[in-house]
Amino acid sequence: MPGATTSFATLHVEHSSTVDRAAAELRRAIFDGEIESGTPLRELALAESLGVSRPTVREALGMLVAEGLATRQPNRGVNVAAPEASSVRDVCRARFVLEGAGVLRWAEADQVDRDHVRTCLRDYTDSVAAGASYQELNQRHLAFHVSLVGLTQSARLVSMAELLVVELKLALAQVDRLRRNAHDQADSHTALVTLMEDGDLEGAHEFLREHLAEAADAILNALQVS
Amino acid sequence: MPGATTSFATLHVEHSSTVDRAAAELRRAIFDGEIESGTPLRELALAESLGVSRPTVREALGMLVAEGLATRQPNRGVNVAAPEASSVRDVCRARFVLEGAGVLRWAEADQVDRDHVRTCLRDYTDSVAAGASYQELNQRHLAFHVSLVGLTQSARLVSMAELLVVELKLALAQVDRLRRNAHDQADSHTALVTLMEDGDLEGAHEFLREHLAEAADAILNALQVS
DNA sequence: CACATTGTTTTGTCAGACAATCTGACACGT
DNA sequence: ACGTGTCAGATTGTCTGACAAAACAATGTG
Repeated sequence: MPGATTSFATLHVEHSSTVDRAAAELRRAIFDGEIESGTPLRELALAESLGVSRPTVREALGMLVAEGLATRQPNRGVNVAAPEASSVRDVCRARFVLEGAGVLRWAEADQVDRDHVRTCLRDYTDSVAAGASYQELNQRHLAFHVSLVGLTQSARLVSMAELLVVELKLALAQVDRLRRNAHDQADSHTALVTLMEDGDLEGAHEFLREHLAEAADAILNALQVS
Repeated sequence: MPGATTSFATLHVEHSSTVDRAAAELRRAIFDGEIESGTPLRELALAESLGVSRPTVREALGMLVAEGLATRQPNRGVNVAAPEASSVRDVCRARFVLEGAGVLRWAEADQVDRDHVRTCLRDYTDSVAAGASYQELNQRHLAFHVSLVGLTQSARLVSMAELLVVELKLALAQVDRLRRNAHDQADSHTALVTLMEDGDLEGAHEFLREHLAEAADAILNALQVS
């Protein structure tokens, strides 16, 4: 019922606490490469830099650790997580399970979720065509992959996929030379969706397996070089 | 090289901080039903009861929220999470994806992981036969399901499965009348492993789907009654 | 009865302090 | 030379106390 004064479901303000903003600032600095992986995050130093108190920094660091962006060693402090080869492989294996489950459920999925996949693909290819920034390309690229998980219609699987993607973004922040692969991947993604649209879900599933394996290898190679 | 003085890889002491102990105590109280779901967890009251300071309680509450055992509303505090019908269904859908992926990979899985599944099954059936306590049965039952995810050889998928299981334990803590189903489920689990041992992975996969659907329905019915 | 105002409770954040622990360097005894 | 004990410095873990901001309950006023 448009025009009714009762439903403002689309409106909401960000209830940003100081902790949230501090955590967001740290995330940004990490993804933008301002902080190298492995550097220690001292509470006192961060409190001074961010202009907040130490407990606030502490809580923000706890959030980063929970997200896997940093690691905490008891009594030794928090360091920016260093992407290892084993964890990259593990993330890609996990992604294949989650995204693969979505691909296989394409037919039974909700119309809204299928449309979301198409929208994400279009956003991504548009960004590629427009020659968008490195960050925006990564953002859209990974958003597409998460939208595949949305086909399972399980909110928890989607949030798990987002956690995995955060870890990947950390690894990608180290190897921005991967940007050149962006266009190839756009074609690859389009092919994946085409397979699903044609009803060849098994084929799409296998295609996804190879796509993720290639992505993992590309990241690993780039990591080794650096 | 046994006897060598260089490798003590198997040894390590628990590094328990006050926050961890406080969080563990809260978890125990929730799972034991000492705190009903929905009750508010006031920081000051908990600090007095636990004999620790408010920041410590605050951090412990943050951990519970991150695990999904409690929910935080900004400026309104933390409440013990209330299991809803939709989240139970969502958890079971997600579990099917994770555990199903493990089942389908039975053949390619590591020998160690397959043995772990067998061990967990035996532990569970033994506990059932011994008429163990309600808590222990739940523990072993869910440990078996997590061991299925271990077949994927992805540490991240396993920790995700453990997160899901925590949520289920919360729901089960509300409906201990489900205990009567324990024995049926022991048979059912044995049948599942037998299917996998015989190489009928597709059959095991389908069997798991029905098993999880039944479990979800059982929990939902019990929740509705209470 | 609708509405604005006030008071109370609880959280969010801060400041300062102390104990426990890790790190690294140095002296000591064998 | 090797291992061990000890110490200072740095950093985290935890506590105490306090205040501002927000939400809730109750009150007063038209």
